[in-house]
Amino acid sequence: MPELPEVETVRQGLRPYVEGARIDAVTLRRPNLRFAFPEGFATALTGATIEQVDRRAKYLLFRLSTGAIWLSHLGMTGSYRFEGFKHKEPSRYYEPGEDGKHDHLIIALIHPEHGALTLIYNDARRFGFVDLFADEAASPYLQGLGPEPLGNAFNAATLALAFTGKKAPIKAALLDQRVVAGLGNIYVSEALHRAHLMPTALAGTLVTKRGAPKPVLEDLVLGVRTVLTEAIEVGGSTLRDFRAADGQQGGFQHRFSVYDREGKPCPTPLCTGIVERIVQSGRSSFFCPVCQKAPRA
DNA sequence: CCACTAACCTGTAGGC
DNA sequence: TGCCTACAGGTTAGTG
Repeated sequence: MPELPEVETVRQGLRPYVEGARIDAVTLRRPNLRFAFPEGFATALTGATIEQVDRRAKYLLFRLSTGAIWLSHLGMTGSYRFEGFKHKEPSRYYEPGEDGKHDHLIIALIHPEHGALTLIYNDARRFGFVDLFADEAASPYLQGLGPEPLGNAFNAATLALAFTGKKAPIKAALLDQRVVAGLGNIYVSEALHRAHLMPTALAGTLVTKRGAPKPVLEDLVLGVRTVLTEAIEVGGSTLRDFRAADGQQGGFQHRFSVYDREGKPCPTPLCTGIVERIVQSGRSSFFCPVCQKAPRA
């Protein structure tokens, strides 16, 4: 489900209720998500106060008063929600019923202003996972990640460096979290459309023989930044089940130019193209064959 | 090191 | 209605 804009939307929804809250109890309702819960995970969280919720790429980072960092990745279908706002007594925290079979992690919180409430992690496919670290440098998941696409380190020069000599299609290169961290299948298709670049163009063809960025790389950087920024502004994209922690659906799905729009007209002004769908490395790519081009090598 | 595929797991949409 | 297939927002392990 979640690419960078969705994870950022989740973070913003969590912050008011989670930051400053003390973790009163933790229940793991199964031994694993994608991976086993780390040894002592529940014990380490219990009693700690969540001081801050940050995001790096598609990871949520809960900074605890103990100094430890609780890391959470939502996979394809992971989501957080709150229950039990009305309950004052910790003993009356939410317990999943029949329809809560994918509620895997239950976290009872006491917030100084909001009182007792329950944070629930739900994940039907269980591609998500959590981990616990002493500090960011100690997390293998955060090693080797490329720059944040909305940060200064993501620019035509750093992209050129990553693309030089690369034979992979630009679609695959942008999905590679070592190149840029946070893009997924939706926003790569959308950014390439904005930059008028074919997803099949080879990454190496966007760089000159001398290793300098071709002008189209500037368009690509701008396309990535603007599509992510606009998506965050409207709360991400809700395809089937994505919700922010407060239950709100995203709105960016109404603004897709090409993603999931096979057979529909290209929205580029004056363009007469019809959106096509192809499969690259096992995943759908959507593009306009008229206004998106592949540069010559 | 690079590039590609299969695998992980469940739910849903569409065709018949 | 039911059955079957294809596909879904991500990452990792394995192969060549």
